[in-house]
Amino acid sequence: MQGTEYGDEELKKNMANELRQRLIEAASEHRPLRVYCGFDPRTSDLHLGHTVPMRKLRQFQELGHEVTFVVGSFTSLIGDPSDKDKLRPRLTQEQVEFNARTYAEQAYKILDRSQTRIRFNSEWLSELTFAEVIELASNFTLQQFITRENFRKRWDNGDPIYLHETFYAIMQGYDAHALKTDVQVGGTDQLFNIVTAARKIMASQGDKPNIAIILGILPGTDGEVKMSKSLGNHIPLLSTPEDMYGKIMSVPDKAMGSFMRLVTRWTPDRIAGIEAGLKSGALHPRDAKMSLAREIVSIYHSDQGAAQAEDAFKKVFQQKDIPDDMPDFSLQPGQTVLDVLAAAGLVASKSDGRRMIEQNGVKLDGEILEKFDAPFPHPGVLQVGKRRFVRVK
RNA sequence: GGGCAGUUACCCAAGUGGCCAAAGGGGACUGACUGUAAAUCAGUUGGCAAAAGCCUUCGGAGGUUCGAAUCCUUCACUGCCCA
Repeated sequence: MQGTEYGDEELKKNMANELRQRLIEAASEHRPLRVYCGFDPRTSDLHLGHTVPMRKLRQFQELGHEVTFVVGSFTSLIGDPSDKDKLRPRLTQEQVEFNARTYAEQAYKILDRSQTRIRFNSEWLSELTFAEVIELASNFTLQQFITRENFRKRWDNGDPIYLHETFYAIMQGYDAHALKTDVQVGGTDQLFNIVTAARKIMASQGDKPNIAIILGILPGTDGEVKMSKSLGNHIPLLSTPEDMYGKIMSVPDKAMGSFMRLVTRWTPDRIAGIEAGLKSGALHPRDAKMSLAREIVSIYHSDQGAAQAEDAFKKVFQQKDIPDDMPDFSLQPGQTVLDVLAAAGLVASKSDGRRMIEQNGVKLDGEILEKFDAPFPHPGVLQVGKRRFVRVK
């Protein structure tokens, strides 16, 4: 149960016991456990945070259990209200399917393709009648929702809570019922949906309630809050080995524990060893983080890619050398330094470029450029900040 | 349906006629230092411009005023209280 976080010892103990029980039952029935996790196909750009439940699913696969990857297509068609300020447009059926496909494609970096079943929850949710929905809803009280932390907070803040938001828990519960699952995996933000809603709905439908595997939430590169694309603190799965390696190196030391536990293949013993080493001073935090970065990049690229990323990192940041690969830019006659910065996409705007120059952040072949309106001196390697490079020809 | 409060930049949030491109915090970026893109410290953070300055932005649309994020009208959305 590495990386799990129930926030309550009793609950954790109960879930562990139930899981043990269920394994015995399933074995006697000669069937694997049915394990599932739902994913929101709103975005198709997966990041490390998404992989946390996937890794857990993978473990179940390796133990021979049956894993279902549920695409929350129905949810997306309705429009998730949690970011209500954005008024997200509803996705079309085609978009959902496209996203789901690219999503699954990335998910197969972790999951075993041949052992993964993909289901869309609109299959069963769109079939429900209003009467059935009311019946399902009658299992819950308003108080249960209002005491739930995220609703509680919004309630206390005077933020809006839309009625249909309460239905997400019910829908998720119905997914578990429709699939007759034994185990449901999710992050701590899903605690209520899984432990309260899904189990209750399953029981009301005469199913055996599924067992919750609740995983910790992976923080972003800021080390503080949940990794999310909209917060800009995410590490995309499709980023290059070098970029991924560097982003992991920028994670604050204090968040290393979460990363080790949630997104590596390391055993609890190994992690305990590293943490002990850090504590005693025997292990340098930088070295620990480098092996962490190398491990994670290996998972999503290859051992070789990770080694190369590490070399590039050492070269650029430790020896302050330049990377081997960088984009090219063809110098046009008459361009000033500022023109080149903007045209090569090294800065967001010309104002931004001026700022970079004022802050001594722009170098050509290692020489600081001080005049933004001067003609571009000569071809060479143009660098902005520590990590943006372009070869000007 | 009625009364009251609110909508500010990437996010949170101050600002109630000119000193407001708009405090503060977070995030992001740059620099110094380092152990690394950690920590710490300093700076930057709408666009155009060499600069003076100009332009766009404080929910939308109008209006008052020499001058509006600030006042008025109206529309939209949200919360609270009452029904």
